[in-house]
Amino acid sequence: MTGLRTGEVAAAAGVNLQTLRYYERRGLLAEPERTLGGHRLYPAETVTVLRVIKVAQRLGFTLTEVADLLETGRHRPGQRRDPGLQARSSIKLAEVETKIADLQVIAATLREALEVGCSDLLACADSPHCPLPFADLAETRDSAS
Amino acid sequence: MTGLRTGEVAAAAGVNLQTLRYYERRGLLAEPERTLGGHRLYPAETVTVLRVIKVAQRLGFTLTEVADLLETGRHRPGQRRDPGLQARSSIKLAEVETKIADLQVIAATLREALEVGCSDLLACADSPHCPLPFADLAETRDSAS
DNA sequence: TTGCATCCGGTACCTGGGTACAGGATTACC
DNA sequence: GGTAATCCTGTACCCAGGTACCGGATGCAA
Repeated sequence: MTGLRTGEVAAAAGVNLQTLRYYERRGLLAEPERTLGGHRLYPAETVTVLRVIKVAQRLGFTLTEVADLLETGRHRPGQRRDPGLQARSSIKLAEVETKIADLQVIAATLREALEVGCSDLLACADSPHCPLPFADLAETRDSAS
Repeated sequence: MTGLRTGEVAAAAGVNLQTLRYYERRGLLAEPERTLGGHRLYPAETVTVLRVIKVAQRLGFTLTEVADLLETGRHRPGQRRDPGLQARSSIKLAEVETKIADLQVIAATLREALEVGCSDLLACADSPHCPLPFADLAETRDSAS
């Protein structure tokens, strides 16, 4: 009556129930009340919180960042403009844009390799016609996740 | 004399030497000859192979896929057109393109959130002005790595 | 009150791509 | 032939984001 059980929350949010406990450990979900016997009883908002987490993940935030964001939101509720979410979002946006640019280079390279008809990596490595950037390896920033 | 030592290969390819052994375990590098004492002696091409691996990784192939690709190349050397690399490359290209599209949606969403000035995830979840796609969660394909 | 569904905590395992460390053995150079 | 540098194997650990399994305890309904 006083709340939702783990299974209900998990089903409502489309999440495994182990994940609930995992998020609790990670500090993304507050520790809920318990029945006398120790079973968790979640308030209905928990489902919303889970949705929020999933959205934030889709936007590229890690769970640690999401935990931070939620924590900040909880401590300074709303009005005083807190640069937390905005600042992090614009950093995230820059990261995403970088990743897009990297992937576009990769896509272009793959397209070229297909056009030229590369069919053997090792053979290509010795061929001057091969578009694969074997030379560019001296300095590789990591990318292309 | 008859080959390169692990340290030399690692340095030449810009790779940790544990990585060489790791790649050997994963089947990306053939087992090299050994000295009488058991030290590995690599042929010079190994450095090329390592470069190839790194390029392929940059293009989005997993190590398992790279191992496959190298294996295929070794077994059917060149001329008979083997669809292996081409087929996999076009699959990869499609994947990369999907990922770019996803990231573009994400970037657009972040931009919108910044414009509107979302500053609190939990508050936004209840606001109708919020551009964050809390509703779209029923069916989320995984994406956004 | 019995029986089954659900939940509990703890721990181990998974994927992917490595890296680190321990304790010996070997090589290279002088 | 001594000594330092390198190399050997095996094992454990790292990151993130979970998932799976276990044995035991609770919750709820008939």
